[in-house]
Order: sequence, then structure tokens, then C-alpha cells
Amino acid sequence: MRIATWNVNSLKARMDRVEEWIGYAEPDVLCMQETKMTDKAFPAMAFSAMGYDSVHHGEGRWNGVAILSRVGIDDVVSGFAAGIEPDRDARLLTATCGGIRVMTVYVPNGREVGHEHYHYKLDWMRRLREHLDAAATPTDEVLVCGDFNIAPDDRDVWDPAACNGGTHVSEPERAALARVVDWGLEDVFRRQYQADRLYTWWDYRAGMFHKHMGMRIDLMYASASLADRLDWTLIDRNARKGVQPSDHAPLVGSFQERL
DNA sequence: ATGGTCGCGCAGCGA
Repeated sequence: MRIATWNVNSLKARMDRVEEWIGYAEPDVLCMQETKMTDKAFPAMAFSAMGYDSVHHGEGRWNGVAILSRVGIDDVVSGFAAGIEPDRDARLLTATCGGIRVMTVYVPNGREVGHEHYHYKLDWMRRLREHLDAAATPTDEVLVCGDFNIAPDDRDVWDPAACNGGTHVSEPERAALARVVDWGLEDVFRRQYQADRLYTWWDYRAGMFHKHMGMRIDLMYASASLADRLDWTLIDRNARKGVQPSDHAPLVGSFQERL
């Protein structure tokens, strides 16, 4: 079972790259963020022709998340579970694919520490934990992946000193992430790579990608029983190269078959 | 040292 997460930064602008990538990466499940389109505009037929069922939760110009699956999509929940203050944006989608409760998340960008959007981000993370409590059980196979806009620790940024005090690395953001992880999740990339400084996002500007100046903010978390089946993970830097790339690279996790 | 680019949509904002 191969599961991927990719912030595509507009599916309309990225469709050729996404189709190319699916063609060679052959994920069983692909979670996307920042599709930036309405549900009506979502190219479900094109994905169907490639063998994937899909579900999309979009709004238009901003945000938007999707799950593609060739192992089934059931019990879909758009946004936070019932009983939680609804999200004003399209940032979360939950579905069961091949026996795994999959969640694709696009965590708000906080803009600046202390900004109104920063507080919205922290509150959004609080609600994500409530969503986990309501929509899943830690003993089940659960996978939470997406663009968290938070670097979990200083290994996850190219220069901790330069990033110090900024958004993505602030202590309250990391604490909010830890609170979500505390539900019963493990960072599968870090399960495989402990010291490695590998990133998933690089600013388009200033040749940041070529200078290896990025952040690891696209994350894949698995519940214990699923994490125990982890075979390997990969950040596909090739997808960040070439013609009209997203500013994020896909992150792939491969899980062994259930015994 | 600083700033450097995209996408959306048609100016300038958001990331």
C-alpha cells in the first residue's frame, strides 16, 4: 500500500505534472492540498480514466483538498466532524481507503506570529485534534497527511537561526502539532530517517530549491498499528524540478501488506 | 547583504 501527499499549488495549473507523477509513482492513495478549484471544476473523470476514484472538498480560488484512491473511498467526511465548530475554509477531508482511515489536511498559513491568521492556525490545530477524537480510534489504522505549515523541530528547516521567531517554527505551533501527534500518531518519515535534513517545500524565489534551503512541512503521520507496517518513505525531489513545478514535493509512504 | 516567484485573474494579494 503506497500512500502519497502532495500540495500541488493549483490542480488546474499542475494537472499535467500530477498525471505524469501518478503515471510513474503509481500511488494507491494520493492526497492533495491547495487544489484551488470548485468541486464542479475538479477533473474526476480524468482521474477515473487513470483508475482512481476521487473525492474533492474545494471552494474556488484558495485551499481545496482531495483524495484519490484505487483501493476504494468510503465514509467520506468533508471538514471537521459534526459537533466541532465548522471550518470557514476547505482544508480537511477524511475517507477510508483500503481499510485505512485517511485524512488530508491543509493547515492554515499563520502569516506572522501574533497575526489574526496565526491564532486561526493554532485554533485550527486544536480542532484537528478534536476531529481525530471524534472521527477515528487510535487502535485503528489511521493516516493523517498533508501540508501542516509547521516544521516539527529544528532538523526540519535549513537554518534554525534564520527561522527563529518566525511562523512555521514557533513554540506554540509546535506545541499544537505535538497535541495532535499525542492522539497516537507517529511521523513515518522520521521513523525511517532520524538525522537527515530533507525538505518538502522550497520557496520559488531566490533559487532556494537549488541551494537546498527548504522546510519539511509536508508530513505523514500513522497510528501505531499502521506505522508498524511502514516499509519506506520518499520525498520525490524530481517532482520539484522541471517545467511549472509546485513549490512542494510529494511525500510517499509505502506500507507492507497486512499479515 | 538583499531580493529574487508563483497562481489567480487582471491589481495586487496570498503563500
